[in-house]
Amino acid sequence: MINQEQNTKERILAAALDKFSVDGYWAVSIRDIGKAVGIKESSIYYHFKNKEEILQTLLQQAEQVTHQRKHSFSEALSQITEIKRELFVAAGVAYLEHYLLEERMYKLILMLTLERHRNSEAAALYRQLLFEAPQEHQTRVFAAMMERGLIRPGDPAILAGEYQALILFVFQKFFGSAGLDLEAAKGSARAELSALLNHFYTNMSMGE
Amino acid sequence: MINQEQNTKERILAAALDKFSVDGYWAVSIRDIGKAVGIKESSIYYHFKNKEEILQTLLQQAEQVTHQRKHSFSEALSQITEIKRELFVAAGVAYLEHYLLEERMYKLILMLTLERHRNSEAAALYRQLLFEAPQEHQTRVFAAMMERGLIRPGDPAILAGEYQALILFVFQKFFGSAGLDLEAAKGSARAELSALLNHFYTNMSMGE
DNA sequence: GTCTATAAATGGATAGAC
DNA sequence: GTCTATCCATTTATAGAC
Repeated sequence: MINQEQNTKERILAAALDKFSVDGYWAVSIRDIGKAVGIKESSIYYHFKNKEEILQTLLQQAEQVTHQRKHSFSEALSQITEIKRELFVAAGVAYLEHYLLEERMYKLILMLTLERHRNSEAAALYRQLLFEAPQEHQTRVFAAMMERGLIRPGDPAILAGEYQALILFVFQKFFGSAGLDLEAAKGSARAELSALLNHFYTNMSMGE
Repeated sequence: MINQEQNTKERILAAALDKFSVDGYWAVSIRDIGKAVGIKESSIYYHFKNKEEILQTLLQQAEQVTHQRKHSFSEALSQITEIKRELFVAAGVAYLEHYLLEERMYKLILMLTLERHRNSEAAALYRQLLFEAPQEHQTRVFAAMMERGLIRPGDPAILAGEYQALILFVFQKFFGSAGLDLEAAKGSARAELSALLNHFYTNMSMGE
């Protein structure tokens, strides 16, 4: 309870993200956010200049997350010397479950999806997070694998696009619409993504 | 000008779809819609009971569109006797350009994307339109192609998922976020989808 | 830092004239 | 069918007490 006053700001942001990611910015009132936090709406104006500033803060945080993830990515798969079917499939499923479906990232993606047409900053983040950054990263990974003769030669960018397409497909299919039991959806998503990645692996592997 | 009074209702629906698909239901006021149509907001209440009824009508129309497309699909590709790379790629690009990007369908998809978390009817339509119906149709197509020995044997459902994943990927990548020149995006989308479908075709074909 | 009270604007919706 | 006028609820935001 000691620093609960200081992190009220963070609790406001968390509640706002919860609401914005489901209902969208315009459908959420300051009162709604205050109610979720447990304070009156006027108190929110002590922490934020206005409603727009809450959204802007969330977008800035999202941008920081994007940069952080970039670094953790670049190191992970740079020293691949072998590739096994089970590991390849597991890596893709982990990317879905522990990156895209990590609670904060998941809510961010939902919010960006809702705000991208009204807000150019949200649009840029959306593209960066779901398309450009993964494409760049995966292209490098597949290129490295080709150089070392681990997979069939070809255009690594196309392979990267296909890979990202499969993961986003499963993401959107099972988590894009509401009313679903999230844990049950995770099971279905895991099964479907595994099947797709297995097929993908068969096509790209050297055919042992 | 004769029946312009009668189709005011349709003009209201068109304006509402325009607005809802970009800003979302809650961000659009009856006044906004009236302004777009060129009438006062009170006149809208002559045609619709309330704002919610406008959305409901749009959702019902979307449901009808879904059913119509289903029929046009089932006949088209049932009598395949041969499959050529160029035609296969062109068919996928056409699906993107003349179905998903057909003006009304495009706006419907955007609107459903924004409303699916608040509205279970929108959620069901979204799944049906982008995932279930195409999956079912494409599975039948690939199964027929396998039976006739036109492509490699395998699980047609996985192939259908992969196929739909590629098309939705390009759709989302180039048209999911705003601020883009739609015609320029069409060019990029066509190029990227062609490359992806070419690769897909190479993997699935008998390897002549 | 949070509260009450309130101002000012906006939005959904209705009544009734034309 | 569309208009003006209006009502009422909700919302953003501020002022000032505690």
